[in-house]
Amino acid sequence: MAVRSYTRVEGNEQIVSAETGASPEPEPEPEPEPARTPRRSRSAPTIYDIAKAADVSPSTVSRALNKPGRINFKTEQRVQAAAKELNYRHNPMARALPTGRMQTLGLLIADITNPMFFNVVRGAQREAFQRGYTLVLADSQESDLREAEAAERVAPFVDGLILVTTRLNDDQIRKLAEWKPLVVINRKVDGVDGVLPDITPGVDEALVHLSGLGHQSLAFLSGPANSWMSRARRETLFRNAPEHGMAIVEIGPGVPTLEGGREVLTQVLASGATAVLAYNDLMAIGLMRAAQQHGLVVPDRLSIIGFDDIFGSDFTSPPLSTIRTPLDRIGERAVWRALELVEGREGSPPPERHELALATELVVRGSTGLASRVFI
Amino acid sequence: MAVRSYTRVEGNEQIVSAETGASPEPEPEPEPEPARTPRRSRSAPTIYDIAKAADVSPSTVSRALNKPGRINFKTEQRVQAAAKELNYRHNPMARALPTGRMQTLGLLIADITNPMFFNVVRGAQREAFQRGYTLVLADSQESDLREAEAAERVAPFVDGLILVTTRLNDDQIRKLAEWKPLVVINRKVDGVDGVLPDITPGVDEALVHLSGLGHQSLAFLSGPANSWMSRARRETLFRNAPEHGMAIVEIGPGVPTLEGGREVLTQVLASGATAVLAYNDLMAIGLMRAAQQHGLVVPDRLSIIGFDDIFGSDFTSPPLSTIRTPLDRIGERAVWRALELVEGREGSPPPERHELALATELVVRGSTGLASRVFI
DNA sequence: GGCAGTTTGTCAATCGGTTGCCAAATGAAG
DNA sequence: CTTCATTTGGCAACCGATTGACAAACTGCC
Repeated sequence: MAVRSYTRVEGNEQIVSAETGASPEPEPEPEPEPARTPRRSRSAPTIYDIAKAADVSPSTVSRALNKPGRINFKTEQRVQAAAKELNYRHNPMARALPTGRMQTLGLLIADITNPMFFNVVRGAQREAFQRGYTLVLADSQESDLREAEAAERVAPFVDGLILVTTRLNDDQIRKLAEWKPLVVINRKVDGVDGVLPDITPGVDEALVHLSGLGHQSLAFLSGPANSWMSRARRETLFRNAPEHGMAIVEIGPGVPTLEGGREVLTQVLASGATAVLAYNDLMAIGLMRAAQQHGLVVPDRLSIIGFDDIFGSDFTSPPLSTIRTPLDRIGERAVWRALELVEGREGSPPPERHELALATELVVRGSTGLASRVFI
Repeated sequence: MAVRSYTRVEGNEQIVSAETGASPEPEPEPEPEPARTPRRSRSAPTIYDIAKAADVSPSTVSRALNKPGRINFKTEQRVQAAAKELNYRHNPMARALPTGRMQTLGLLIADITNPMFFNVVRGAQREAFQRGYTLVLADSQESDLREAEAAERVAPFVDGLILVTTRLNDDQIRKLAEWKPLVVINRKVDGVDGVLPDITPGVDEALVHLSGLGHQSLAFLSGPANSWMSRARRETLFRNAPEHGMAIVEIGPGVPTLEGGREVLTQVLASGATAVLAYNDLMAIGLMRAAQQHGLVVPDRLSIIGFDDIFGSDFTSPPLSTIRTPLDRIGERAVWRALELVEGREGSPPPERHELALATELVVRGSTGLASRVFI
């Protein structure tokens, strides 16, 4: 086999490719190598380095590395050995330029410090990593403006986007979706893929549980007015409560924080309800603590149920009963779907889909008990 | 001004540049534009598109956009107008190829679901975004192997790395550090930049607080044996306890989780200590709950202090007294330092530095009280 | 008006891979 | 020993930006 030598066009050098059948040509063996600084010594090896080492052309290296079977098995082996030898890893930017694919996914979150998101992130991260993708994270600090900016900033880096409990409006979301493959979590937007929990089972279990304890009137603490999830939870509750013989009132909308729960204590008491279902765990905990500060015993005087089963919801005293949302599985499925979209982009567009298979379930702890008859 | 037309080399076309002073050349005005598919219609505009729109060359566009002052003001304006018009945003991959800089920072975390990290991430994210950088997040799920893999995967994407409570050993860390600018959080490694809290103030306040309540013997629940932070906390405590007239014993090493705290209850009781300082809040909470399950009243029988002031540490009953670590400021400073390294890479290497200015403080809540004399 | 000095903007090479197209090499069949 | 089909691997044109070198245009001054 004729020896070819490939050299990067660097300085005065040129790509030299010895004519295969031509006269052997003396080839100035020693090649004085004019004491030029050994550039790229620290820099990562490229396919050109491998090409030189394995005595093939750069394109062959490229194919050996990611088109298994395209080239001769022996050559492939040789190239891969050289790559390993040089400790080669491919340069994502260089690869992304011609292909347009970065092997990354962007995750936009309303508020990193809200524990609701931890498990979503964890699930997403696990699935993404396993599929060879890397997550890029951005939180929008509860602001739609900042979320829009974050989306702008992150989108060019990533092959797809996942919006967790986004503050954007439907139109903004659709606009993003036609730019990049996009999946929304905890929200339903026409024309856009979504992953959301099926809240019915959990809500039904909660209703059964409460009516079994003798409760007949329930208050729902709603979350932010513009929260799709809050509306969904309220509607399911209102639809299903009657068949369990449960009267129900809505209190809110309120801020979905500890403070938001604390604030509505008076209204809850005034409503005469013996049980409360809060939009999320934070509100439930806030309400519970406010009640206790007023000397009311939970659950004797008031039963409280939260939503999500966030970290810390079992730290309280009594520990909080709550409807658990399978957040990590939601994150996982969202990544799954996003990659389906990303990898199927050039083929026929996969149909829009909304996952609803992720059932919620009631976790009974200490904040629910027999309905009090003392009062009203 | 002579009209120039720049066209991407696409299909049969070539870059055409009309000789400025040459004969006007009829220039086939209508340019039939052979019904070719309007390629790159959906694709993002490039500087070539802007160049065409503003009637300049691509390189002029590049300079107009990020070398203010390099070219004529009027031209600069025209180019920027065109860029805005076309809704241009630069392609990070294309830019990264020649410059090697991605405007991203990688954050490696031992466990996303550990609330200790939330605030670090939040602080880091805020600072990075403000400086025009994007965060890439990876968690290593508590495994040094996975962390090494995550580092490998993330490093090519980013300009710098931040390791939060890493599980890697010093040599691995140093190896990473000579590859990319690197900052470690909550650990001191020779030759590598670090950001860590100054634990002395918080520990001293805790000692003052406890001895003020009459405590004379304290137990320290240590964390993982290989945790630098656990050692640091223990040493500070052991060094400073005597001057407050406090006897001190170490219990552990233990797992830094709720379960880890629960497990050592027997040992704590056996030690005869009236107060406990735990490696972190999770252990403190675990211990407190175990104690309560055994019918022991906190703080009457046992005073407990945690470390970090994580989310949820005030949910417990009684709420946990704890030494607060300024986690968000730590994240912020880490990014700050990482960018200092990144942006100063080509200049003189900035000296290694360890930030220690971030003081901890004691947060007194309900889990500490007068020392019990009932026992021992 | 002529000439040196400064602006301004263009050319072309480059970053590190990917891939369509083609030619050489190989193998099989006649 | 041809001839034809099939591998195999190289060439070169991209992807979208950046930047050193340089030429044209413009300035000011005598």
